[in-house]
Amino acid sequence: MSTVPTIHDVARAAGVSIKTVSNVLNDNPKVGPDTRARILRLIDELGYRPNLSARGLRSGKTSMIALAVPSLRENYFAELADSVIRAAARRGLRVVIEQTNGDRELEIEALSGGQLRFVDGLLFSPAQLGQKDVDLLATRGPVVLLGERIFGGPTDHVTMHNSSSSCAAVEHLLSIGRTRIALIGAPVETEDNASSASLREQGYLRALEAAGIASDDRLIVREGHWGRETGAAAIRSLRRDGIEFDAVFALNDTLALGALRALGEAGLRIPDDVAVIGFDNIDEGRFSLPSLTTVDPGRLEIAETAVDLLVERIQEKGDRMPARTVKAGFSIVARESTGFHNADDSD
Amino acid sequence: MSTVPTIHDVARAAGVSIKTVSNVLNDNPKVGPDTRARILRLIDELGYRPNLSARGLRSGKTSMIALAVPSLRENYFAELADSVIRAAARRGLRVVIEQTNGDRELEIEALSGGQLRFVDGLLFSPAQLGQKDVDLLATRGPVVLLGERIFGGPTDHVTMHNSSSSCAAVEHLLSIGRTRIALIGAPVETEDNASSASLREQGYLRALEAAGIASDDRLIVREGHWGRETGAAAIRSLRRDGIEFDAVFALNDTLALGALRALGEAGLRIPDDVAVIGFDNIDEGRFSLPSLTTVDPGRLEIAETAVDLLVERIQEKGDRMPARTVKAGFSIVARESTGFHNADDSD
DNA sequence: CTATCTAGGTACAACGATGTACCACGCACA
DNA sequence: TGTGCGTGGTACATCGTTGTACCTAGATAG
Repeated sequence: MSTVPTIHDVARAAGVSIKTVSNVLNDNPKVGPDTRARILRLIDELGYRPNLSARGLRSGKTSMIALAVPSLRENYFAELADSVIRAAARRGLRVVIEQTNGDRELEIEALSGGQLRFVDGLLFSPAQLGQKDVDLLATRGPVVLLGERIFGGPTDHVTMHNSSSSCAAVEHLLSIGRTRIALIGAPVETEDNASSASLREQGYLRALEAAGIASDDRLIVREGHWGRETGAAAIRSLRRDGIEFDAVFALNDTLALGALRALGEAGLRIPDDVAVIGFDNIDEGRFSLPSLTTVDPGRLEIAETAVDLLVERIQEKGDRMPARTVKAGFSIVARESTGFHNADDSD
Repeated sequence: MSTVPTIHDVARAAGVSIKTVSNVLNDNPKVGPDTRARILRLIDELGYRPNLSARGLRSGKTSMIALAVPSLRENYFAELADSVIRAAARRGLRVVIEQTNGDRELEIEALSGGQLRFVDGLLFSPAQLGQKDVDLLATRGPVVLLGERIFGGPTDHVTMHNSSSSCAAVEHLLSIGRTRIALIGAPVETEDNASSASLREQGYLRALEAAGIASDDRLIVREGHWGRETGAAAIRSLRRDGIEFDAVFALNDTLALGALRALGEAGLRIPDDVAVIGFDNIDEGRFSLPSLTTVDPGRLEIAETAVDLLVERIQEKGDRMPARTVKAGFSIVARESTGFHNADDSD
């Protein structure tokens, strides 16, 4: 349990100044090859590692970024966090996770609070803040916004093709002959019309219209929380009301999995009686019974892009380039819940 | 985008020395009430926040801990991370997540590498390191070990009642009249006999023995990876070999969910034909079809305890107390897969 | 009236790294 | 032989805090 070696210890051992050691650490060319080799060897022998607090203090950079998401218990966010951590690790960054728990105050705190004081940047995925809170994004540090709740803000923004991928999802159902397509998880009246829910609903309506099918409000179940319970409840409510349907488009996979459960309980066969498609492509859908057809919104690409944009902002000198918006590519992953089997499902 | 205020700015505005401001920040009593109030007001007005790098450099503490787990894509670890982040937040700590991806080198790196240089402590849940790597735990910084792969190490250790809770799981199956109980996810021959898998198998065997039922090796499926695929494959293999069974004890929930899927595919009714119990109590099991009976190993308690122990170690002065081991309490959560309904399932 | 104490401060060093400025040396060249 | 320049370094200030030591004015005690 001896004391931790500092750059001074290395310098003393090597008989050079601390600055020379620092130059070695930072690949500064002003060091002769033999001096460099000797110092590297000593660093290794002594087990020296630079103190990141000191480095952070001096350089103003901590090599850490924060990721603020509602909760890791939501699979989508756990998987997003996984992707972000990997993407960050490849760039030498570590990730602090901040859970906002769907709490507006915590989201505001994540933006304005301590976080940005000790990380180099923030990836922020709001669940409560909406379009009218756009000004809160004008923070002191670099922020990249994720998701669909706020558009046109002052920060870079990585989002997905909510509307067109939803349209494609519905087209997928139409292509297998379904016409009475229930929509579950649709936005409630009060919601922003640029929310994920609204955009996805617009895609749904567009696909129906393009196919010449009149939309039926009774098929649209509007509910707030995108959880499994909601998905199950939506199916039960449709059946209780005697609404006929031969397919379900759930606005996320968790809803879809809840729907699968309720459909199964009701003795309906999937996809024979009801086909189901979800949205997000979470791992769980690969192994549900039946496996879940879904929209892959490009989570990997979202994570990579978001970290890239953030890194650019962190490195940015004086002249700020304008805010950018990137939409990840999407695809439909066809599985059993719409009658497909053994889709090649490598990640 | 003006420059970030420092303690000097606050001091200047208040007409006091920086130390006085520092004293206010640290609740040092040597400040008069009116001076304190004035400084607090100015801190608020200027939007001053202490620079954590500087504080970390000076105090040697960063108020951050690391959590090293295999992957957030495994639900158990995502939920554990959620609990740890909450527990840490309550104690004013932030959590950096390190994914080791089941990679031995990354696990070693997490222990010996940079992490412990810039966090105050590490919660470490190994998936590759085993009993013979116990010496690697003797790191420079505070570490709390999670899980069952290593015992008797130099660090505090939070674990679960693997063996007795498994025994209870099997007793649960026995209590509903099952006697041909398949065990899936059992350890392979080469494994440590203190791994989770081995301990849980021991519980299984003990319960059978206590009930006077001879164990049958053919009912024990030994497989390495605890994934859904493995669970499904185990069921298929049992059926292919014509082994009769009326219950399944899966050594984790993910295996159990895979098993549910394969049982469903095979047209077997759950729990009528086969009852299933898992282990971990992940969220997903509440909403599977049927919902999954499982062992709750006390994840919340594990997270709270682990953070508590770590905090104690971080605060510890010279005299180190000996390593402690804490086992969390467990319970059986009975759900549909063993014939129970609507268990009270609040978290 | 002087000595002592306490509350409420102040000044300065230190934490461990990096940036700036500068220096010594050897070599090439006019 | 003096000048210029590149190479490989050094010394010192600095980042924003907190700890240590010290100071001062007023109250209190003798």
